[in-house]
Amino acid sequence: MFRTHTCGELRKEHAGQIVTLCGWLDHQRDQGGLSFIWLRDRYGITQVTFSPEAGASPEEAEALLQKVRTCRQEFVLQVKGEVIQRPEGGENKALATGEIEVRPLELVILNRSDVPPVQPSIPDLPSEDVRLQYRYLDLRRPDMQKALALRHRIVKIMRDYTDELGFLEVETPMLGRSTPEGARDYLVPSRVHAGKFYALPQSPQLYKQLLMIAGFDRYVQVARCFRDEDLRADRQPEFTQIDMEMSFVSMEDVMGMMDGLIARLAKEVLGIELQLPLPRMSYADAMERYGHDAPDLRYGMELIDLTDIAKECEFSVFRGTADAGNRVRAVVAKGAADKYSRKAIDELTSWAKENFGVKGLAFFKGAEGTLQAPIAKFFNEEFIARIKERLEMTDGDIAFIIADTFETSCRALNGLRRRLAKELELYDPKSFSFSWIVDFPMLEWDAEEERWVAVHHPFTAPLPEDEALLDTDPRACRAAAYDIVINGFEAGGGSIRIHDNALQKKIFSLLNIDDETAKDRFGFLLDALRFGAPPHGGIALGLDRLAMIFAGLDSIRDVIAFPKTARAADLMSGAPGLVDEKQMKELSIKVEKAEKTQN
RNA sequence: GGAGUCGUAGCGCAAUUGGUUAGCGCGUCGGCCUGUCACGCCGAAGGUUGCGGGUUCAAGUCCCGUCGACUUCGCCA
Repeated sequence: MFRTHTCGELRKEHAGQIVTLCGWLDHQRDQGGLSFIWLRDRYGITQVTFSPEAGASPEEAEALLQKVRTCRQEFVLQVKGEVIQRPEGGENKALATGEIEVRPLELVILNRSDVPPVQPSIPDLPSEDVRLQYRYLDLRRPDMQKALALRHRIVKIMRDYTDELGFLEVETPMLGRSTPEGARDYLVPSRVHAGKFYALPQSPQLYKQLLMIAGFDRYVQVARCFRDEDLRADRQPEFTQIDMEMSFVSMEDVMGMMDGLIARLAKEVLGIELQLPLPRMSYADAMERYGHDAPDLRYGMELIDLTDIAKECEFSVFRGTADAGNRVRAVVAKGAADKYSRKAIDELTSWAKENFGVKGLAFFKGAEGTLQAPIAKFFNEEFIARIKERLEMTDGDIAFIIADTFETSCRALNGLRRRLAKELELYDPKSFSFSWIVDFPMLEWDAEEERWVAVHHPFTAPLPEDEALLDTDPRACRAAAYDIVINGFEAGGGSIRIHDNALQKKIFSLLNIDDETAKDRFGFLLDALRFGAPPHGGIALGLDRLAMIFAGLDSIRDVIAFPKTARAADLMSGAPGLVDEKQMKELSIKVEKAEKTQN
């Protein structure tokens, strides 16, 4: 037997027992006549004390001491010894096992280690690329072990919950067919079919609908998904969704099921009791009040519309914007006027210009009972008073105003709102806010391609009461779709699907996907819809994002064991890599131009 | 595709406006230490400042290119 206990479980009740522990040497504190080591595994740390009392005799004690002195950081050790209570005053409260230590009888060096490039025993974080290059060492850090354990718990709770509700876990293929709607696909060349490609799934969307048609009624999968788009702190090229689909359900049923899961996760992982049902907000409201379809509701600072006032005022920038049918809106930071010097505002302005493409950033500071700003001279007293009242400003407040198209002002004000809230610490970073966003538009006009595109995906059903609008005013038609938003992140989303063949064809035609293309790409779905498709709908939760948010981390990489860089590379394995000429030949593939690489 | 920040010893960082031999902490190696808690003390080794070019009497520092990491806009049905 390699071990009797883990390095995290011994307490003073174990005193007197002979135990065997295995783990990594975290670090050693050599005192000369005695030496302490910390033995670490994923359960914790236990101190082993090499003193003249160790072993069965003074000679053995000396031999053990000499041996442990040859050990270095990250050696893999096996220690057999007696659990003893630490001497009075020698406890370490920071350690769960801090009341005891182990007096060794035997020490086995199970394996040696080179000097590690990063030290798991040091809390200072190595740089991102070093962490990724030596990921197995980075993963030894307790923080990473905690994060992956938390991720496991989320999945476990989800599996228990869905199992209780009668869901079946079904696996769907990784090798599928490319469906160019949406994100770019990762492609896999076929050897047997020269010149043809599989695509890795962006989501199991079509398969789960087919499972409903097949009668499986309630499906769940921990599904790996792939999207070949540029990455962010909360986006990886491969990521995991908790993917679900249900038959004979309305929106309410799906959202209610998910409410229950979220509540259980919040309770068991975060220790938070949630009020159900979770609050809901319409997409239109979210855009109007927060400028974003996944607003962070941990703080207020809602957007305030000034367009009607702008229309009447003499300031040409505001007035011109309003007259052109665009919007003048503001965010107000209460009591923050003195935190934004002229220089800070200039910096904020160029940041907004660079990031969101706004032409400018206007501001007012509340002072001496009025509003002060370089642009104040363009407004008479009456307008200043009206603006001040609308913005509910008092002395010491500062308002930032964006005059632009609705879309641009949404982007910029959302960005501004998030940045200000963070800078001004308007919320507790350990707090959580959960909400649903509903009533999404079904379609949006893609000006570049001059066609309608699905906001969600082309299999999303319209709200029943809006279906007629597809013929008269497609823009106004709302979808039976819903997103779950946590702390300003879209943590998941879903919809009721179209189960009627004729309606599905109609949507394809609205999306300017002709019969032939539809048949070629989605023919199997259209076929299946002719054979008794039940009403159905579902949802997918982004597991990585959920774990990141619950763990209070800023990057999705910190909850993924082996993540990729922003350029979708694996610094540890070197993926993606070149392949043999022979492999390429078998696949009938020729490369025109390969990327130059440093190594 | 665009923008920004960064790249200095194994790791984390410093180096004034361009100016002597590029420093500090951790780690490593050697020595000392019987109750440490990321122990402490003494000593030593360790650098082509990511790579290439340019400006200059002089470049870690300025300029151009390039590679890489991060953040972000576009993109992500």
